[in-house]
Amino acid sequence: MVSHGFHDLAPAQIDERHRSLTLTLRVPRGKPRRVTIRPGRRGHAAVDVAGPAPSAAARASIATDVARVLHLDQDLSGFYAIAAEDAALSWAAAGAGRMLRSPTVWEDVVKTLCTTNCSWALTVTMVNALVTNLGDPAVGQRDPLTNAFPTPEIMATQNERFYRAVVRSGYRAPRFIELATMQATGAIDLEALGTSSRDEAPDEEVERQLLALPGIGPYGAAHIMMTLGRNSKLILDSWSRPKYRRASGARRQPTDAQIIRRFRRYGPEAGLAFWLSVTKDWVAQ
DNA sequence: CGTCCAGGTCTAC
DNA sequence: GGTAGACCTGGACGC
Repeated sequence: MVSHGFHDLAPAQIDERHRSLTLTLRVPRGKPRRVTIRPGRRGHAAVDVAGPAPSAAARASIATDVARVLHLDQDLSGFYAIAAEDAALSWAAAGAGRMLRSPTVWEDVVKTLCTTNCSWALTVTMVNALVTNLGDPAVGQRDPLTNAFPTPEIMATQNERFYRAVVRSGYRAPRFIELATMQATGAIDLEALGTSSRDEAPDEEVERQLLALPGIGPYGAAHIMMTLGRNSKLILDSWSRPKYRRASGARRQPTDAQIIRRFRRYGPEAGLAFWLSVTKDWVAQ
């Protein structure tokens, strides 16, 4: 079972009916490839690559990206041990909780920025515009929504007017430029956050780095951290708060402090426990 | 038409 | 430390 965050956004497409996920992956020396991930033989995922057969190097690159997207290396045993003793979450101990994510940390950061202080419809508008106008087309695809997600390099070259007029990002425009420039020049290394372990860098340190990014606050940092497999922070926002109230059956909206207290027992996995509590209805039964 | 607000963040007190 | 105000956009709603 896989729970997804905001990843039904271009260029990714989730097909609930076929339980498949299609996305566009960059490969070394060649155009991006459109790739579909679906359930394979027991305990395995099957990966279909559109177009001509990929080279060995391309296959290796795709396999690495798919493993990252599915978070295959994540060890959730610590979470399951606690969830099994929690009546409200014991269902998750059967294997839920792997957080679907993007091929790059960069993409998850930009998409998170696109979810702040706006409707989901506007988030979709912004991401579609970025992918359509700045993404690299995959082989044999004409739909711009199947482009690979734009690189920080290309996003750094756009001006504020583009982000306002075309992307419809409003006041977020300078943040896109600043973020892209920082990543493109090496002033920050977002991908390194995706490979560092909790032993090397504690969650608090990663959170500090994320909060330093333009346009990223407590909500955004928590969301990005979940995609990094760092689950200590709760994703508290105008969607998850009322969703939690309904899911928990509370009559009145609990305060953030009350919610945090309820998940304290999960320690470093508190954010995951909270997220599964509010997305139980997303998980295929 | 205007006001409100949606999967917030930042600055200025 | 905590909190009001500003901030783009576009859809929902009231008048």
